Amino acid sequence: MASLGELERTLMDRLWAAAGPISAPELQAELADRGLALTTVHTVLSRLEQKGFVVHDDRRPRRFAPRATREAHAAELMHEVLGQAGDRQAALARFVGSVDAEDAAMLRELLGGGTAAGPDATGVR
Amino acid sequence: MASLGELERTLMDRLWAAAGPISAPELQAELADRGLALTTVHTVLSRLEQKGFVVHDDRRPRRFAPRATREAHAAELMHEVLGQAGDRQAALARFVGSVDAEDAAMLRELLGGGTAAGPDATGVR
DNA sequence: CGAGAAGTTCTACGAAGCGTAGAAATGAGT
DNA sequence: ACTCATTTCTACGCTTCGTAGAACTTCTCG
Repeated sequence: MASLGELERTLMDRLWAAAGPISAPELQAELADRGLALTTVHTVLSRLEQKGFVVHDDRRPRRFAPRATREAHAAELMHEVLGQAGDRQAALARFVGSVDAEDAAMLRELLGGGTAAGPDATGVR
Repeated sequence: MASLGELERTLMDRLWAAAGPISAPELQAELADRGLALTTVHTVLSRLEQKGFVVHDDRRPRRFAPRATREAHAAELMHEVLGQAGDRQAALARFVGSVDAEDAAMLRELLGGGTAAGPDATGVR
């Protein structure tokens, strides 16, 4: 489970927060408070790309974008984690047992009634 | 979120698989296939302890045990991950949207109808 | 009790990952 | 073609992790 470093996570956050694909210089500008060199931004971006977290187009000022939405990424991670738990039921039990009421309500609603099985039945995009 | 290395994870797996607290020499024996020196086992155990994943008693042949069950640990991680997702609802939606039917069923059962989690969800967490 | 064995802690080193960036190469516009 | 913005290549120091030797502590048996 390729994990992210601190700067890497920061960049991902910016990419997720951005409306659409953005260029390295734009990212550098947004992270001005950290006073990073443009090359640093590039290095981190290419590492994130290697890890499969971002993609970029081929137009000139390369635009970078997250491969998945922040939420999809979170969901993926949750699955990975769940997969490592030995007893899925027990893990799920603890999980739902400790979410707050609001989250629990959301879950109930999302699970609706039916025996839904289809992969990715959520229209979220 | 202190993450685990490969050996660290292996040790945790053994500790979780063990019936109860076990000593370093016992662990070494169980991991005989890796041919680790006893001191290596000790080093890793103390690092795991520093990270808060294991605890040990004060009797002589120190016995080490996981701080939490494997499932509790997984649930904790799931919470952490969920916490980093911007839109919890969207993240949960993707999550439940991609679990298999069996897991979904478990979740439904675990969530039971009961909205008994305290009305005023004052996000105590 | 005293010596040797068993166990524990201290210290260290090499490899890999990450933050950081200079230097070199490439492409775009005039 | 020349210059400037952008991108890629290369590198270095720091931290983490796998690995373990050395030193110290605590039993245990005679």
